[in-house]
Amino acid sequence: MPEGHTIHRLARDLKRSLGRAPIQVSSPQGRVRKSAALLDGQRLVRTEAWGKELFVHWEGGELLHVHLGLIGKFRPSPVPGPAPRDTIRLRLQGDDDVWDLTGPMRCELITAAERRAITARLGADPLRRAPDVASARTRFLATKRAVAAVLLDQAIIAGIGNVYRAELLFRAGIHPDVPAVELSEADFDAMWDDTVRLLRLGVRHGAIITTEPDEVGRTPGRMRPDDRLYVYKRQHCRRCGTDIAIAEVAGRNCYFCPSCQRR
DNA sequence: CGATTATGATTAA
DNA sequence: TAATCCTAATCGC
Repeated sequence: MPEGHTIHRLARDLKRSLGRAPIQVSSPQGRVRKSAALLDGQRLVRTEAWGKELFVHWEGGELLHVHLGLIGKFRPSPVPGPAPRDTIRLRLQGDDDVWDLTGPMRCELITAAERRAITARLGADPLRRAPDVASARTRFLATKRAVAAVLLDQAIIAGIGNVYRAELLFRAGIHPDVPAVELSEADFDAMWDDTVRLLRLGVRHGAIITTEPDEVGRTPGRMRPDDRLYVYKRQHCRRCGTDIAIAEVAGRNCYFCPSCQRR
């Protein structure tokens, strides 16, 4: 599930669910036992998402960094939650809800300096308050790398993943292999605006939805999964029916419509 | 029931 | 580029 929208939604939901009551923190798996013990009984002060990075601030000043990676999940359930399994790296238990973290790429306590180092490496986050769009635009348009590779570069735009990249390129009518340098500023600005819109929609629905309601004839919440995307992992283009093609860009499959997205 | 795959990213070669 | 990390659903035999 984890592209930028997932992490921003998670930050919001964790704060809302765990509030300001003392939290029971444990590591059923044992791998972060020490960190868990340090946080156990503390209140959660603030949660923050930056691209695909999640930061949880605790009242004692501790800072928890979580990156879900490809397979990580942070699942809520009502207290007392499921029986602890040894795949649960971290468990946060509040008054009402239990949140179980499994399979994260990172789960660690970090210092303020380490947090700064992480965020300093990230580009503009379309879901944050004041992203530096001008800087992202300049860097995006300066490289000869394929546009599909640049979209995944978290140092330029932070939060886009493999699904949004394919869908954004489709909506822009741009072939994945086009060098970013060949795009215009207007091309970039249109794609940026679209990214902001789609990621916000993703946060709202807790799912990636890139098709237009008028094109699908249903409200997003009632959409069948098959109606939510144009090209990603589809057999046929949702708009024109052409067989979907795959370009491997930046080591990952980029689905596209060879008819709607010409070179 | 083992193999494959996945909305990610770093490190080594 | 390839290998690596981590989990769980799905697929093929």
